[in-house]
Amino acid sequence: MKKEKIGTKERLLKAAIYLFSEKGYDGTTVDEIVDAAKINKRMVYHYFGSKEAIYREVLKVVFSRLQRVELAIIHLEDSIEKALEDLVRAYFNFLAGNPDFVNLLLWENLGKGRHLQSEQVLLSKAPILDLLSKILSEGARRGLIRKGFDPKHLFINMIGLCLIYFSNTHTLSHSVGIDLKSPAVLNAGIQQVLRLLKYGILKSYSD
Amino acid sequence: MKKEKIGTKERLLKAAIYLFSEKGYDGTTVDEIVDAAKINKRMVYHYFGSKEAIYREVLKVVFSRLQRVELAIIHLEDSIEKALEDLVRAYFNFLAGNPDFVNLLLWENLGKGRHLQSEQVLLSKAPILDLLSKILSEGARRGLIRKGFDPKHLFINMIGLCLIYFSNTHTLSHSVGIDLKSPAVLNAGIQQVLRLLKYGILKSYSD
Amino acid sequence: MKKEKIGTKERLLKAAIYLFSEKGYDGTTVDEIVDAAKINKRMVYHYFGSKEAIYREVLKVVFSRLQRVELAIIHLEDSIEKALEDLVRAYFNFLAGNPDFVNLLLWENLGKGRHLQSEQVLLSKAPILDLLSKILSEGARRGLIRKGFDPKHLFINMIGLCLIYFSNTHTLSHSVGIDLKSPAVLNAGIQQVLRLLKYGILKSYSD
Amino acid sequence: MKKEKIGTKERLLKAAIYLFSEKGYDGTTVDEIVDAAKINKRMVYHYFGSKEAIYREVLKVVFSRLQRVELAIIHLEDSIEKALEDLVRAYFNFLAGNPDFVNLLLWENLGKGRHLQSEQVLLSKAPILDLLSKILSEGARRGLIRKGFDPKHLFINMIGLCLIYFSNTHTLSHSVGIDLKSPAVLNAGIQQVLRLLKYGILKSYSD
DNA sequence: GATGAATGAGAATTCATTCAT
DNA sequence: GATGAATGAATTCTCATTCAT
Repeated sequence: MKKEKIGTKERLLKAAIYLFSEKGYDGTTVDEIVDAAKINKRMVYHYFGSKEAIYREVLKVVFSRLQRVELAIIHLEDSIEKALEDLVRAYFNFLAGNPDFVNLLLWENLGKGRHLQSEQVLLSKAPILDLLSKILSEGARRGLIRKGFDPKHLFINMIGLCLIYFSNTHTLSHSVGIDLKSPAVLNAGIQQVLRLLKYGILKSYSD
Repeated sequence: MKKEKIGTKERLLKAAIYLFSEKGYDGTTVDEIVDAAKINKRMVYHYFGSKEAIYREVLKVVFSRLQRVELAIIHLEDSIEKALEDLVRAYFNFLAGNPDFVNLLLWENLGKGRHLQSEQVLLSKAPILDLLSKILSEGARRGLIRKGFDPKHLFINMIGLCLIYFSNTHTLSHSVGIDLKSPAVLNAGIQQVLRLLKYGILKSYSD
Repeated sequence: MKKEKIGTKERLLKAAIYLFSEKGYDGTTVDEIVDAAKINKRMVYHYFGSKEAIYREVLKVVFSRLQRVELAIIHLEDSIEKALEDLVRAYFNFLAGNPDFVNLLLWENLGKGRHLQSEQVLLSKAPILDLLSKILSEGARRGLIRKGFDPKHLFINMIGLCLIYFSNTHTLSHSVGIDLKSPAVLNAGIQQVLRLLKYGILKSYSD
Repeated sequence: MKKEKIGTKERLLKAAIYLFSEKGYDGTTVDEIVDAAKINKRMVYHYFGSKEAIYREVLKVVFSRLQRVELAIIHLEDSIEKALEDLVRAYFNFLAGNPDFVNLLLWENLGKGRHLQSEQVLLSKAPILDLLSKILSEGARRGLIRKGFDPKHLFINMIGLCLIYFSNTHTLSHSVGIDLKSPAVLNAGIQQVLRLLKYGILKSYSD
């Protein structure tokens, strides 16, 4: 009895996630959303209140996915090398599997986070940052890692190395002449990113 | 005498560059552009023909700036290390000095390059790619650089490492807790990116 | 209960019929239509989709009226003379009673039928043409009608003789000095057209 | 020296005649006219003062052509039959050779002659009307023509019979299935119109 | 005479939102 | 909960006309 009503809201949300991630907030109309969800327009206002509100809900849902991934990686207590590798692979996998996330992240950055609410700053206090700090200090202490690497910047470096494969796909594929979305290219990308990171920060590494 | 008339078109273009880069194509109205340029709306159509056309002109102008930078770097025949360093610094400088470019690049990628015309794919055939190829093969031949690094991916790696400091400023600043736009942070970023790259690909490097 | 909602679309259509027939497609604005129908402008797009679409609907509705008239005449199996007379009277009556039709027909001819859709070529395969063919061949066989009259041209002749009283009212009234719209003039017109046609094609006729 | 300047005005007028006759007053823009004439827009206002004024000039020029034709026919003092024949042929020829006239006449009738000025009512007092009056009264007196035909309506009948071949070309060609603009069809049309008229009003006629 | 730039009013169309049922 | 009709403000674009040179 309540099943269908739940379904209605979720159909709306699903359609909204897709459309907002593809076309952004300004580029998406409420009509497109309700058409895609095959639901009466009024329902958007019934369930969410406004276009802005459904968009914020979209952000909340999609951004929260990252947390789950980050939390999933954290419990690793393996070797530094393995930790780095798992982390990079986790990012690549997550980004490859969540194009919605990538796009919404970019839209939000371009929009200067106008729609992000404090509750949604799920990106803040990234747990990964702590992990990296530990890896770096521990590794340095044990003489495994070069000194002088800052965990915050390393965090940024890693995100940059991974995200670029998904964020600028269109122009980069053109520039470089290969399809950044193909699994083969992505795999090669992972390999090279890992080599770069390992050789870059690990004191004695050779593959 | 004719100065002011020339100015009209350019005032429009300047306003359009700013607004389109800040708010994107859908988020910018023709009225905002003409208001900013203090010019009659009709003139947009007189000079450019349509909102789409002035946007394409904006892309052409802004994207062509990159070319000038890339060409400026190319003539380096210094050591590999110096070349890498110059390259990274050039990217950081360019991106820091051209936020319009960064934003428009991101908007276009999100929009799947719908507005990019073939003539504007100035991003294609990036000259830097050739430079990197030479550096890698030459360096490998002389035993200075590790084997197995692919120039295309290295190109992508470098762009990822640099661009991330400017493309996701908003969310990353939040996550990491430092202002990615501050000169100090950018400088530290450059240093770390350089260390990562040098240790990562150069066989015997130590700073 | 639902009456008024149905009425909205029809009020729009009615206003559109009047205005388009009076001022043509280019001469009529959507604002005029909605003002006349006392309805929000958005509704034109809700119900019809575009100005062009409501215009096509207008053509469909108005042109379909002719069909009903033509079908109504067809079942005559009277004398040739009576048939001709009924036909001419039917045309005069229809044209006099449907100035919308006359005008829209003229607008469309001037516009080279740009807006007419194939489905709307209700004017095609005029059933009257068949009737005339039968009258002429039958009449010729029975020696009642002069030979050599072509049904297609006779169709055109009759339309010309009737339509002129309604299509060029303005300039002709001026030229001739009588009001072509007055019932008296129209009646005299019918009489003379009938005499012309009967004496013209019937072998032995005298009134 | 003055040659070119005259040429400028006339190029404008020529372009205006074509465009106004094809697309009507509302459907034609000043820009289209100056583009077609390859002349600066300002010149329309220099030479004519307004769009309305150049349109009135167009009407004056095109409508005056009819007068010349009508005057040319008038001096015939041949047989009634010959006079009728010449008249019909003259109309067909004129209409066939002056599509501008036909269209503008129709546009004006639809527009209720809003743009026609008294000076331009060249159509008034049609000289042909006098000719027909004479033919009818003279013919009736000499027992050659049936009584009861009104010259004003005969004038209208003749115009209707001729004009229909040019005024509703588009829809009629469709309905009847023949191209009303082809010379062969027009010739057959003339023949049948003549037979209809001659048999219709002449007491003893046989071809 | 001739030109290109400039303008304000108005055109069609779209949008997020609300009302009546 | 659900629906389709309704709305007013805004958006892109066009038009006839005028100004400065």
